[in-house]
Amino acid sequence: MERSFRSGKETECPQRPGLRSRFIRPGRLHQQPRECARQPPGLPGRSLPLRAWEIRRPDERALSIPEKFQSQGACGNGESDRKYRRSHGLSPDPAAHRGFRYRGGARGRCGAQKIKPVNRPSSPVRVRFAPSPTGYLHVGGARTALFDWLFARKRNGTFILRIEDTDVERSSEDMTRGILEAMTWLGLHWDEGPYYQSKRLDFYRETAQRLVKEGYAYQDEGAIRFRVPEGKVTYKDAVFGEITVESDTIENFVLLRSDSNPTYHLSVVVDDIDMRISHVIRGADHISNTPKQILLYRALGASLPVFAHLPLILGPDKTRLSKRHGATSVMAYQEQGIVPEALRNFLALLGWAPGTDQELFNDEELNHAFSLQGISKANAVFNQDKLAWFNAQYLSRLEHEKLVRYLKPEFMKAGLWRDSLEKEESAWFKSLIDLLRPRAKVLQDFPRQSRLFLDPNIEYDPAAVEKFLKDPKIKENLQGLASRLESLPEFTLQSTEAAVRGFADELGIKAGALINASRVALTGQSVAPGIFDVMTLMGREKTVARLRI
RNA sequence: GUCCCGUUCGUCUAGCCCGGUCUAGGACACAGCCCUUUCAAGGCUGCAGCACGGGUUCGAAUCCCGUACGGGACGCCA
Repeated sequence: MERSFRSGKETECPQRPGLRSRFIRPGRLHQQPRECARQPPGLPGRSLPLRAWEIRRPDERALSIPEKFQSQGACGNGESDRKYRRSHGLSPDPAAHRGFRYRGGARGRCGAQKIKPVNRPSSPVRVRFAPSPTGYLHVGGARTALFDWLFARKRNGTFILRIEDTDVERSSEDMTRGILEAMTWLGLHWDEGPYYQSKRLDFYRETAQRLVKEGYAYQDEGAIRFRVPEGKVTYKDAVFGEITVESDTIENFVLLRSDSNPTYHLSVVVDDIDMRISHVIRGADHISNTPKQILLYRALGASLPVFAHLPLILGPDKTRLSKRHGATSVMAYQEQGIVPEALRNFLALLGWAPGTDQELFNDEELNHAFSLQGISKANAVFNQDKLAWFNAQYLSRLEHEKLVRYLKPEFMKAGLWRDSLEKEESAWFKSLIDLLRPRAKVLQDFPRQSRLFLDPNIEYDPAAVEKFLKDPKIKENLQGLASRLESLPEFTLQSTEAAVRGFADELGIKAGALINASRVALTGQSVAPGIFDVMTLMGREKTVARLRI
């Protein structure tokens, strides 16, 4: 096919008999019957089982995980997600059920015409995030988890969390806890799991033995290796298009270590089959692992899931994001005062774009806009500045109740919290927060800038005092202003402004001079929110007192 | 080294599959202006990019080939 194109010979389109043209390129042949391009290779029956073998034990029902393999804690909260969907009236995306659509393949080449249209309802969407608890959840992992989660939501599927802790040496429970905590903080709720591979060890061992018995693997000094067959492995990545690897570049890899623990390749494939994973969405660092795993799927007689690899997140120096680049842990961002909504929005746009100019997405909008087609192939650099911008955007538009929930611990840390702030003083507190919103970059900015309202003592910035309060005459004027404000019938934004401007007029000085001096007297700083906002929020009594310094 | 993949403003990206509508659009950052009592926020304007070389074509950011550069994988890590 490709040959004939290159040589410019006439070709007949197999999909449209009679249509002959040298301009038909392989990639275009299947254009008309769209279904064939959308048909994933992984549907039941599409694979080439070398030997049929059900991995499941006879007494197990589909999808069920033996109780002893399940986690103790009831960490999954599928119920809340179901509720979420119901309450948001989310119906299955109509497109979701027409089957999966591939992006254009590797330039000009496309093997999809070999796939015949199959009229079969698509299998349920089940995706998993499978971190290894050898470290905290970093932003790269979080982005992967987010895309998995988004895809599951979008297609009304199930999001599964699986802990890949087969490396006993390097895995730790603390790390697992940290990962769960980070995902919860980010709002990435899983419907199933967490499943622990360390509790399914026998399962993998059994499978490895099976493969040996059937000739797909062999013993090698206590370990079990997979026997890589000759030929080549080709698969269609939902993001990268067709990827082909010659088998002789793949060595006979280990399935079971000599300590009888499974390696990643074995456990991941066994579990993905067992858990009926329909779409494997993971980092692009797994692209070269995929052919090995496909070989395993074949040996186990299982059909393939759709593979979708995500471009990597790089540091500013364009190398893979690591500790060298500073904060990479999700929880480090929480500590920095980043709200989860902002991180999520930012992460969603790293390696994915909606195709429109929209940048700010609420949950529902993101859900609606997300699709595998918008994922780019090129690695992305993590841009702190843009994250900061997203955070500022969210700080200025988050619902008040939610913001207060994030803020309370910060006010406590700063020693500025008092319960009346969410009781008697709640209305006042809300105006304070609203005043600070457009100025806040991180959560900590709120207590920081609230101090002058909440703490009876204020600190004066010497430079500001020097600049605006040095003149004895200005102090005198502030005294006069204090008396003026004291006798105001009401103390509002309008009345204070009128009083200040009127007084400045009478004194024959610029209002600005009076305002600048007042700012320092009231706040101790030369930088603060609008002075009339400050006065009204501070209240008449305190304002008058501070003006009479 | 071998294999796989990628390459549009400094950064995130739209456009690429289906070549003309692209004097390449948006956002962050940066600069200037406006608003203004300071600082923000907001509004407006500006700066800046199709890696390179061939080819195909009347026409290429878009299709093809090559080069360079970058990334990933080559573990009894995941």
